[in-house]
Amino acid sequence: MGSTIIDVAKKCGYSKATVSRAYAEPDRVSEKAKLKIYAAAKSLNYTPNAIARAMVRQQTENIAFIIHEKQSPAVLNPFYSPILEAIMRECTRRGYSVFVITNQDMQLPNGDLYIKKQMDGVIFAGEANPQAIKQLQEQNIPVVLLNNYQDLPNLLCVVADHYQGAIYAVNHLYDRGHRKIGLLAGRFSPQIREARYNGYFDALAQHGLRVDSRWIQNIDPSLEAGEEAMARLLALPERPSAVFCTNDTVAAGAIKAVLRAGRRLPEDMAIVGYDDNYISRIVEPELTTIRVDAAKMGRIAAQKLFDLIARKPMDEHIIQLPTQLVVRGTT
Amino acid sequence: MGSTIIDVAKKCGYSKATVSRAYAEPDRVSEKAKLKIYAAAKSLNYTPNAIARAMVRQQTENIAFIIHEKQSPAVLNPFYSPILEAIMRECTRRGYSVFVITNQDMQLPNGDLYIKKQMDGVIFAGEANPQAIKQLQEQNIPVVLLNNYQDLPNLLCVVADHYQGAIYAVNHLYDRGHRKIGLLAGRFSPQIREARYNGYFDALAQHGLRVDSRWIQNIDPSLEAGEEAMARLLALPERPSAVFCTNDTVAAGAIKAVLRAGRRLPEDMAIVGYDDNYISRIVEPELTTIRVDAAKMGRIAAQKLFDLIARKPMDEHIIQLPTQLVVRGTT
DNA sequence: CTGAAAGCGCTAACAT
DNA sequence: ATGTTAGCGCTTTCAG
Repeated sequence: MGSTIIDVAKKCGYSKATVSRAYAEPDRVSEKAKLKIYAAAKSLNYTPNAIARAMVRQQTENIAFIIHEKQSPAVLNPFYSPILEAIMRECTRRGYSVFVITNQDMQLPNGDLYIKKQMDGVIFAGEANPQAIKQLQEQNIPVVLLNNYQDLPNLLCVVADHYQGAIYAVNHLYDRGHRKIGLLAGRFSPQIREARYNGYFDALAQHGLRVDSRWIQNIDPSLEAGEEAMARLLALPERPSAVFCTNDTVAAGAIKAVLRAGRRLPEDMAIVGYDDNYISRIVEPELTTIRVDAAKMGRIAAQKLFDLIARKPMDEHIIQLPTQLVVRGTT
Repeated sequence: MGSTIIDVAKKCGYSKATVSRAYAEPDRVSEKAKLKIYAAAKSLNYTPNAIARAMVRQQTENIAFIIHEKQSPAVLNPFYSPILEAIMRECTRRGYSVFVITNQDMQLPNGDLYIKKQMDGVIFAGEANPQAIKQLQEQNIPVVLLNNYQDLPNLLCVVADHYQGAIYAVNHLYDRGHRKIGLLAGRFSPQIREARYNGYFDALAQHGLRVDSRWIQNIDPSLEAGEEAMARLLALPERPSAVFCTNDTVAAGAIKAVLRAGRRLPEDMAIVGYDDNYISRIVEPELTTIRVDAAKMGRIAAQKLFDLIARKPMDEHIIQLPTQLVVRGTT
């Protein structure tokens, strides 16, 4: 197959060690040697073998981005795309590569979890099996949990302030004069759902608004579910004048239902989404939504993971990013 | 750090070899031995080291999905998401994992391309540097090109019939009575752009329709560019009654422009998109578009790559998938 | 069914 | 600046 470091060494007259250094620590090798080595390598079509290197260095320069199956069918949905992108950028900068894995891609015939590939660190996106986290950590593989929180020792969580985000949403609707505010709540992980729920309830309470359970729908966080749910709301004898959707996809579905019912946005129905991913710009009118700085979440998760990989002490267990109201056309 | 196969062997009284077999070829080990081995492994928190395994087997069980930078900012844009997903599914099934890499993540200090990580095969998505392909192939690493075509020896390309797709689009518009048909052409790779261009021109010619260069806009394949281009078209003294957009994102932008101009879809302006990714369902009215079976493209690319990895002979150099018209609300 | 031993290709002391 | 050497953890003949 490919040639090895020995072939190159023979060809150029230097030793294995020097050839190795020419790639790993170019500064420690004379210009003359490097020239000869690179030339020999080129003629032999040699390329350092990352596996062998990882073997001896006990370090792969790979990390894994593990995303939960439930996010399917869009493994990389609009929310996680920019996150992955930011993570990849951080990794590339450090010479790392990233595995994208589905949480179930880690099984062993005997039923155990299997850390199938060797990686220096792991980022779990959204849902994460505590078992898996524990196993990883027992192997001394640092773990960062992104957009989710679990109170586990040695686990760093990077989240957004979804409670506050929900409050912003409701407050904004209130400021616009709405007093009947519904909720289209996607079935996310408990923490996220709860935070947004609580924000919604607390904000209503704060304004002395009543909670009408018929205006609250727990649905799949999908376009179709959002559309159906809004259709149901529209059919109610007494319907809300505004709805807070717990993600942009659901909001897009809701918009469709409103438009299809021949009603106007925001006059007949105001809508606030959540995430501010690119769906919010696709819809017309554009979506008022709560921005979560996904790129920043990804970047921080990656940076913190690298700190952990470098065995820096963990100074905090949870990093919470602020959210922000973005007003556009649906309110 | 983690314990090794030797630790397990010592603990359970069997040899390294048997422990190894208990994981790699369970059938060749007695039940009794397996029980003891797994128990010992569990107590020692042992997990096979994939790197060491890859080293001796000369096989990593990894493939790389390489996507061109230009696709940024959305590394995983709506078109490639389902493709990656399908690829991951095929890989998981075979115990493979996938690296997601950006085409520039493969450099060496000396400027050469560097096959940074060891992988058994590579799928290039969209644009691909022929240099890189050649280097990979010289290392005996099979390559599949997805959604692009290059006439290189030993290169398998999986593409969709974009020429025909463009023809479907124009024909459909013609059937709907349109005689003034514009084109919003995204700047994709030459092959793809050309195919869709040619389809558009040939279809027009076939119907004896005239080509008005002012109705043809070459733009970035982005939402904003689509919107601006449509706005320009709308401002023309003599404007087209329908427009073919070479992807759904551009079409979504075009829709926004039409709606914002207070015009109706499809009465005042008909629009056909391209790809049929999930954007086409988000917009309202939903987008008439040309479906490319992205999941199938991904699946086939992966399957063929595995054939190549298994050193099966390559029976064809190009696999072309059909496209299909999907009629929805914008025409 | 199990064991002994020889590497896979590279890096990292330790020398020179 | 360069060379020597001892493994990294595992699989795989080859024996038994």
